[in-house]
Amino acid sequence: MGYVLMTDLFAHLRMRVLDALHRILPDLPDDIAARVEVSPARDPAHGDMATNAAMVAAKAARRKPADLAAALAEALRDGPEIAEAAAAGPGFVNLRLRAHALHAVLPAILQAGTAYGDGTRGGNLAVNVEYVSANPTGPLHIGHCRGAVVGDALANLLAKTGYAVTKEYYINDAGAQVTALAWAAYWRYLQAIGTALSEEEFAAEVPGGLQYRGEYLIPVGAELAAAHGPALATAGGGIAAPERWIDIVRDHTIAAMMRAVREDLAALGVAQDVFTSERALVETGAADALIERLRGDGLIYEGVLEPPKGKTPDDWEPRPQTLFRATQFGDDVDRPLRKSDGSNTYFTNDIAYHADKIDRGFALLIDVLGADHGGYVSRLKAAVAAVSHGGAALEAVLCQIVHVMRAGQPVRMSKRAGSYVTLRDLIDEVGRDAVRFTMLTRKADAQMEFDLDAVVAQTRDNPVFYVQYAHARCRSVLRAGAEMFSPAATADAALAEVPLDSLTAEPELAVIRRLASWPRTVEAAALAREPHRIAFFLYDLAADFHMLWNRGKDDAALRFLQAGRSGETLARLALVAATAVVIRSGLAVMGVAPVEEMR
RNA sequence: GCGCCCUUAGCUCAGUUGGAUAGAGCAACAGCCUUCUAAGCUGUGGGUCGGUGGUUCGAGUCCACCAGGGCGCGCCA
Repeated sequence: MGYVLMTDLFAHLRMRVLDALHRILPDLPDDIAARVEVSPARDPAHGDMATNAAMVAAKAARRKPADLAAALAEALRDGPEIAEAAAAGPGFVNLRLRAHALHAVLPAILQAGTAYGDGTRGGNLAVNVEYVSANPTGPLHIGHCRGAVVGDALANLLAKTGYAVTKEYYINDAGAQVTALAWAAYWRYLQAIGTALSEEEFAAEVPGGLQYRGEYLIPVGAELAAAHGPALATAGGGIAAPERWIDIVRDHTIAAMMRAVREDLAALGVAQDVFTSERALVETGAADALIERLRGDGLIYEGVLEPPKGKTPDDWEPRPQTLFRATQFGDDVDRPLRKSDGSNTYFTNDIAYHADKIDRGFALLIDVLGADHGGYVSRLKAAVAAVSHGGAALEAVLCQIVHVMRAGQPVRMSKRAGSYVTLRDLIDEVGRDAVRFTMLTRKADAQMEFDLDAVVAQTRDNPVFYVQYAHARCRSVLRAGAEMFSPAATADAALAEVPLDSLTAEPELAVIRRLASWPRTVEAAALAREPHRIAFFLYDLAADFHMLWNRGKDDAALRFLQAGRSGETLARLALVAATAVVIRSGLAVMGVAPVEEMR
């Protein structure tokens, strides 16, 4: 067929605009040209697209925006894709495209499949996206869920934009918390072998108290009992001699918790490529080596910090500490690297971890964190700058808290009360796809209400349903089309070859324009690190499609399938098939499975 | 006290990185099923974009200050 396929219609027209602009202004500086955009027309009455080129170039050209716009419109008129170009408003040039240029979007989509929208903007840059990274001290809960979904979708999005992405999980398996976990597991072990102690009697013996009382450790205790019998409680062991059993119990428990974490993540459809252990960084000496490396660079000193102004902790006392010169890299204060017992702070090991990522060749590190870690970001950026000598960048994506609601009432999330919403509970209740989609219906740094009733509602105000319904309708039409013709004649590859001249109705063109803007949406979302934009795009596309569908309710001649008019029908099927492809493509970024039919 | 994030229609939220008359859904009202799925669609009303200044051709978007909300602030992770 005679369609010139292009992977991004907007990028293509931007080239046309720049060509025309350079003919008018041969000396246009590159930095001005870089600001030229071709974007969808806000109002269809303006045409298909608009460019700001005249306005951004006006100053450098010493010409009035409106005059330059008129000249640019003249230069663009009657181009191969452009039917009409007109100056408008303060200096926009509105473009109306020839029908074949818009139509060409469909075969491009049908040939590329879900690769349509893939970009090269990332330039194959090695990016590490770290997310979830929960302590292995219990099952994942809903607080981890948002980070898991946002991180996973962001990684998919960056990969689609041409970055070489590694998905990573940092296991916080060092420090006091996993020791407390080991004590808690030891209690379950004592129960499994039949202890005479009560829980409170045991808790009184635990340094720092018995912290993790959830039932999820009961199986771990049973496993330890099966593997070791009473040996961990006798033979010189027991509560008074934790050094005899603590390593065994801790290792076993962490392994069990991480197994559970991976299962929970798998249930959510998340599977990181790399899991890095904090303990391993400590035990292999990587963390100590890192400190020496920074000391060699003169970035570590022994000093005393000022107490925070206005809010001095009760137990504050000046104390010499091992400090990292974070202030040299833009942080507010230098940061301690050693606790008073001589062990590393969390930050120290985290520097070593980020140094490890840099050493593995990543130029861009993205950490998806809870918003309560917001105050931690500046020191981490300082550390990355110091360790990489400015060669690597760290970005943080902060996820705000999720309030779980049921029937308009908040669901409490307290570990102690036992009404703790685990990730698994959430998935079991509303389904993995609804969880993932819904988590992406808000900007990550905005608080979100997750209404358990709303996300399973089958109405327009539930985007999960609304988008899935649009896809199901596409598939329904295509199944009916395959009956009318044949599966081969209605396959995407065959539909990519059909003439499309009959697609002239405004609602049809609206869908095509939306499909044409998919690549730029992907790129913009990736550059902004905002995967939620994909969800909003799909919602808009679904709305365009439902509108088109309903036209057939008013006028039977406007339905997709027209007996006896195979040319028109095939053209419409191409539009439907392309819509389905882009919905699938967007859902794939979000990690959501498309449905073939609604039940 | 300091730092970061947030404030857009009655409610929940978008706003294409500074573009034209600020948009959706819900709620309210009025319409559309002999049908490729009405689980949908169409229309109407609803706004000093928290406030005040500033930057420029142009500000919801950038800057300064103020008000309100959230998070954080040495040896937790």
